[in-house]
Formats: sequence, structure tokens, C-alpha cells
Amino acid sequence: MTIFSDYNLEDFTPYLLNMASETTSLAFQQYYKDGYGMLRTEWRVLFHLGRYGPQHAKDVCRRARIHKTKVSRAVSALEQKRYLRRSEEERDRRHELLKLTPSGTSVFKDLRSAAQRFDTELLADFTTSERAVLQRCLLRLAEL
Amino acid sequence: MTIFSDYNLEDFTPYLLNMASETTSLAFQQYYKDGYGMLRTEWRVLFHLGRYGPQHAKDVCRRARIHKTKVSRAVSALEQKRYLRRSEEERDRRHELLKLTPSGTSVFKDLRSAAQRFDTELLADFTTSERAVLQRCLLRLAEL
DNA sequence: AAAATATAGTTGGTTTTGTAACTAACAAGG
DNA sequence: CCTTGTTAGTTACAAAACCAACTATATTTT
Repeated sequence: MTIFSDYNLEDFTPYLLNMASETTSLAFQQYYKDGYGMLRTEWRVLFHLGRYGPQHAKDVCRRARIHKTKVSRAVSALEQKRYLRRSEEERDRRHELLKLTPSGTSVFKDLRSAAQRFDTELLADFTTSERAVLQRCLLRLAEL
Repeated sequence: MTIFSDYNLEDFTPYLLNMASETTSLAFQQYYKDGYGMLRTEWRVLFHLGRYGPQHAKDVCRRARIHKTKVSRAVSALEQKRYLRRSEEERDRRHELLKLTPSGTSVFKDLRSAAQRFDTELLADFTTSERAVLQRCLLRLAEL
């Protein structure tokens, strides 16, 4: 009919990204959800605290690009699970430093290695150069 | 400390996929949300009906990989907006055929070309071969 | 044909998210 | 100081997603 008549949703990058994201995220949630009763945002906040050390909620927001209300709720949940502690700063009592407990640290280590294995498995069929292109493109698309 | 100590969330494909997906989906929603007051699921259902012709809700679920409850609600919303009609089948009255109205078809055409332009823009900085790799990888990852 | 099973789609109640308004603490200018 | 503005984080309410149970119709089994 028109020159567009066979344009396919599978040519639409946001759609492909969404499907790939859903599929892989759902597959990985067995580790943090089934294993530790965590939500996706909680696992991400935990990861950032484990990976980059004690920091403020604000830093987590910036690095992980998660909205502050989501971070706030995830922090409360992680605190209730005793995976992190908050401590007020003397200098500026608006800030609170977030720090993993030993228990939170051990969960982090477990999930980090699960994530690494999962990712290796996920990309097993791709060549090194394909992996590099994929990562580069995704980083670029996430920036916008 | 350990050989894993610098494993980064930016090396974790599901995380990258999620960020790229969120960023691009949010950017595109201006077209269907601001333009036509549609939700993401509604736009996808509309697209599938436009692209693959009249079909049952079940077919939309399968092709678009959207859960039937979400499809059911999207169909109701699209019906209220007069973008589609349902018709019962004689043979099996459990099925209802979903079909875009002329109005729905014109919205579809508009959004389809917006999507095409958007996608072209999105991938403008990548080479042809990078685009091919990206699409192939995403399709593969979405399959799992 | 009656009973059990399966399928298409809907509804209801709970969770989770999103948005905006809010509190509390600090900073800077007058 | 005291107003004005800014920043960190929380809360409230509305929108959306999730899950499980449900209705209605069709199919299979006995």
C-alpha cells in the first residue's frame, strides 16, 4: 500500500529494548526476589552500596539513575531487612550515610557473583566484538 | 580483595538493557501519550492490530508478549477511544475479533511514521553494521 | 449426555510506581 | 537575625501493574 506498510515493531529499537530488558530482568529476579525477597530497585541500591561503598541516597540516585522516591523506599526496605544502616552526618544533618551491614555485604557478594555468571551465560553465544558493540550501543542509548 | 571486586553494574547486561529501554521508551511516549492520551500497552496493541490486521486478543498476547490482563484493559481503553471495534465470532463465542476503526487506523499510521523517524534518529550515530549487531543481539536476548 | 477439563477474556484486591507536595536543615543576602 | 532560596529525603494520593480468582463458552472423557 504505502512505502511504510511493512514497518515492523521488531524494527523499532525501543520495543526491542523493552522486550530484551523484560526477558532478562525477569530471569534474573529469581536471585534477588526468590533468594532474598528483594525488589528490583532494592537489589540495585544494594549493588551500588556494595560496589561503590558507603554513600548518600543522592549519590545512589545519580549513579543508578533512580528517582529519589524509589531510592527512599528501597532504603527503608533494606534497612528493615537489616542489610544497611543509616547514620546522620554531624556537619549537615540533612544527609544520611548509607552503609551495608555485614549481612548486607554478604548478600551483595552472593548476588554480584550470581550476576556475573548470569551475564556470562547470557552473552555466551555472542562474539567478543558483538558484546563490545552491544555494550557500547546500550550505554549510548541509555544516555539520551 | 577478590577477583570480582571491580565488577560493575555497567557490565551487567540486564541493567544496561533496562536503562536503555527506559530512556528510549520515555522519550517516545510523547507521541502516543501527549498526542493521543494512550498508555504504552495501548500503543503496542494498536500497533499490532495495525501491522498484523484484525486478530484476537490472544494473538496480540502471543505476538507482543503482553499478559492477557494488560491486553484486556488496553482493548477496553482503545474501544472507548473508538480506535477499535470488537466482534464476536459465530463459531466460538469466546473469541472476539479486534479490528481498528478508520480513526484507529489513521492514528496507527501517524504513530508508525513517528516511530520510524524516531528510530532513525536514535540510531543515527551508529554504523550499519553496528545497527545490525544491535538488532540481532536484542532479538536473541528477548527470546530466552 | 453429564462431568471434568481447557480456553478466552474479565474483574477485584493488593503491590508498586509516579507525581507533587511536604518537612527539615542549611546557605546567602539584605 | 530574618527572609528567600536550595537541597536531602519523606509522605500522600493517584495511576498503573500484578496476581489470583472468576465467568462464560467450548472440548474431551467416561
